[in-house]
Amino acid sequence: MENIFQQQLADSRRRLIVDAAIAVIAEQGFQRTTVKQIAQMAGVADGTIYNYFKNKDAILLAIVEQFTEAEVRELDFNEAQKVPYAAFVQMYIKHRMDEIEANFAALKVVIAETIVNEALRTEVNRKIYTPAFEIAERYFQHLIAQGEMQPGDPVLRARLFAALPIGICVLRMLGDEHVVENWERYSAEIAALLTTFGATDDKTT
Amino acid sequence: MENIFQQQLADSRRRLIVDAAIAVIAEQGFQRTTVKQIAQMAGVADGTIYNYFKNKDAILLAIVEQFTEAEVRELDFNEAQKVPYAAFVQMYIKHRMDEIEANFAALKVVIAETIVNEALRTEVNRKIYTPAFEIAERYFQHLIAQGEMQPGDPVLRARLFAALPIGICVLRMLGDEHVVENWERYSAEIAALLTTFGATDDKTT
Amino acid sequence: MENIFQQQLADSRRRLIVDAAIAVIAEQGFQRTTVKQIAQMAGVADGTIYNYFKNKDAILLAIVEQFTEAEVRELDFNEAQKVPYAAFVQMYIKHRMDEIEANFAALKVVIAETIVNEALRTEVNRKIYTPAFEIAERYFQHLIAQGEMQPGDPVLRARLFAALPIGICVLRMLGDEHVVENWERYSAEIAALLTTFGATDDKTT
Amino acid sequence: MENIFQQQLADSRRRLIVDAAIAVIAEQGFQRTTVKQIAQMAGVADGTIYNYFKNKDAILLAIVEQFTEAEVRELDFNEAQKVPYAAFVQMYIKHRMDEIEANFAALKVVIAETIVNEALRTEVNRKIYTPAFEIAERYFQHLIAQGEMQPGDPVLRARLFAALPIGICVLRMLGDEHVVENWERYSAEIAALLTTFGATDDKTT
DNA sequence: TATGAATGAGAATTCATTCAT
DNA sequence: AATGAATGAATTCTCATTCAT
Repeated sequence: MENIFQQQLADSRRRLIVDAAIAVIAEQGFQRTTVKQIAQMAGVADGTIYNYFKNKDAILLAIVEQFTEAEVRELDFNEAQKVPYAAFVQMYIKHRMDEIEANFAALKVVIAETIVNEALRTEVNRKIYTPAFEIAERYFQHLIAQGEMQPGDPVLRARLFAALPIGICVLRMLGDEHVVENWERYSAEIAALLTTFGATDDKTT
Repeated sequence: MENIFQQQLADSRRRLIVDAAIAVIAEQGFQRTTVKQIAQMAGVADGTIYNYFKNKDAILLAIVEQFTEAEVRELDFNEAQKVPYAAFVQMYIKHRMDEIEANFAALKVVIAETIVNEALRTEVNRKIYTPAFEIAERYFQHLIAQGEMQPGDPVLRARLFAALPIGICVLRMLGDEHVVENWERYSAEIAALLTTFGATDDKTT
Repeated sequence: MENIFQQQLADSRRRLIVDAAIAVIAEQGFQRTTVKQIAQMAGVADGTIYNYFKNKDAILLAIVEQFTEAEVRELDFNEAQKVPYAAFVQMYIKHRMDEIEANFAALKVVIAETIVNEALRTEVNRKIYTPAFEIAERYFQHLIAQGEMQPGDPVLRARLFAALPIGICVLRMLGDEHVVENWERYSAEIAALLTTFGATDDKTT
Repeated sequence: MENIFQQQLADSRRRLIVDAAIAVIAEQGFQRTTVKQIAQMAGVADGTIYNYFKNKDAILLAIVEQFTEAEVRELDFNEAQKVPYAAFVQMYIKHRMDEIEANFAALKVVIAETIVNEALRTEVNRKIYTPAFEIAERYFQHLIAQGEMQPGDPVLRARLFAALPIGICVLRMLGDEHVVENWERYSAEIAALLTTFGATDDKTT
């Protein structure tokens, strides 16, 4: 009984530290952030961090982990196959852009670090990147087979599809004020563009 | 006479260090890279670095500076106004994607650091980002006025236009092998997509 | 309760480091002394120094600070006004010379550095030098008004008064063995000289 | 013939560097002063310094050397024995205070460094300090023998005699504005005080 | 478990000195 | 002889990690 309670307490404490870490690291990057800063933001002592994480790198991995869970929860292209392409894209993009906004700090941390951290890149590729694209590729293959999408390389198309929201995301990370202030509009425009993207022009008929 | 020679020597040495820095930093990020590593890669002593740069941060600024020059050289939308939209986009994207590939390491450094370095972000925004988008916005405005592009917000459209190549770039930075291995195809696909992007359907008529 | 204990521990540790610093710096000067040397003398690790002082300069300031406290404790010319001039000078000089001997290393550090360190000079002037002389000037003024001292500029006289013990001090700092070995005698001689210094010759009456 | 000319050129260059060094070092101390700063002040290249001095320490020694020459030139107590004590002291102190003012920067350098530099202290003691005091002691002994000075330890008396001008000097080095601005008055007061100092009261007779 | 002082390895930077020109 | 770029040893300072309380 007490074990469970203790476990929950520990989990919430761990979560507290990870969230604090995301907040600080998003501002200044992982390397520039000290364990002391994370501890202060989390309201615990420096040493306490090490009761929950083996070392500083483990915090970064935990951020990715936490991010991955949220990410994976979203990846339900199976559901997609029951809905028409256009409708699904609309819904999906809206959903993802909302998610991105909600977890923007974490995404910032993950992207910035993944670019320059070989070990993390491997990890992220294995856990998020590759599986996500595999699902997308299969979905596009399905669409092409169904004649809902023009013939073409689904691998390449999945990347081009992802590139647009990712690009806008990065512009936001780079500090583009127009993107920050008009996130909803960008979300809608991206959805619109990706709806027509590769779609067969059955609509005109 | 000798002064000029000396100046050239110093310039080339400086360039040597910056290029060495780009190579190392692209691999592991700015903070993780030590001045010693840069010096070794450049084949000079640690102290020599400080004959050319005030401190480590100044090396990062020099990388941005060098990158900016290449960048700005490319931004000639004035030329563009003499050519039809489709042709210009084809040509321009091809050119830019080639440039990106050629300076990929530098771009990696600049993007990764800009995301997490407030000071650098301000610098990059002032020197590259804002001017580049202003030119693009004016060009799109011109296109819309000419009826070559569908009416719409040129500010937003410029960002969406840029997002696609940036997104592909970032996918490459994240280690996507398909993007790495098929850069040419992506370049072509992006050009094709952006050609239709926002274009008025005069062609059908 | 524990806080107080911790505070005392921290204070004594800080004091330990300052005393170690005085010992080493008095031997070789501030600039020539490395933080590593101070740490070794204090029996702590290099990094520990920085838990108590922001940087190396802060150690120097702390030395001055500690010295100032001792200094200021001594400056009680108010007491003086109740005692005849001769008696007070005798007592005061004796006292000061003892103090100087006890804190000779610290005095050495403060004087040597103050001469060549503009920032420290300002600090020392503000905290020790000016207030000390103001008190002395007022005391001399009082003596002159009382007819216990010959008329004259109290500002100038205060400096001449101070110059003698300071001069002997400096001779000792310069390594004069006779001064080192006969400190007590010098103390007595100075007291004798300063007793007659400026005194009205009421004694002959 | 040419050798002599070259020698003179070299000497004047050397002198130039020493004077430049005095100027910079007096401001910030020996350790804080870089060879580059001295070179700049002297208007020569860094490397040139090493054509005239073995290393940085040699510059300090040269400063002391140059100072010693001036010092020794002044020390002619032999002359003194022909003049009455009072007249000699008047003249001598006036002369020395003028000299001190003229070479104040050099004196500052020598004193500040001698306090904290063991090696230099030995050197200065051997070359300036000890010989100077020996002469003074002998002179005082002579005065006592002649009945011009009260009986007493000439060694101790020589130090007390020197302490007053040295003390005022140090006050000036510590930044005392009153001493700086009233140097002449201090010079006169010191002369007056030292005239009576230890003098036998034959005058009253 | 939580704490935070202590640690010391490692990083940035300085600068006396050398040496090719 | 003069120059000043190159060097790398030495120094200051930071910070991840440990551990006694």
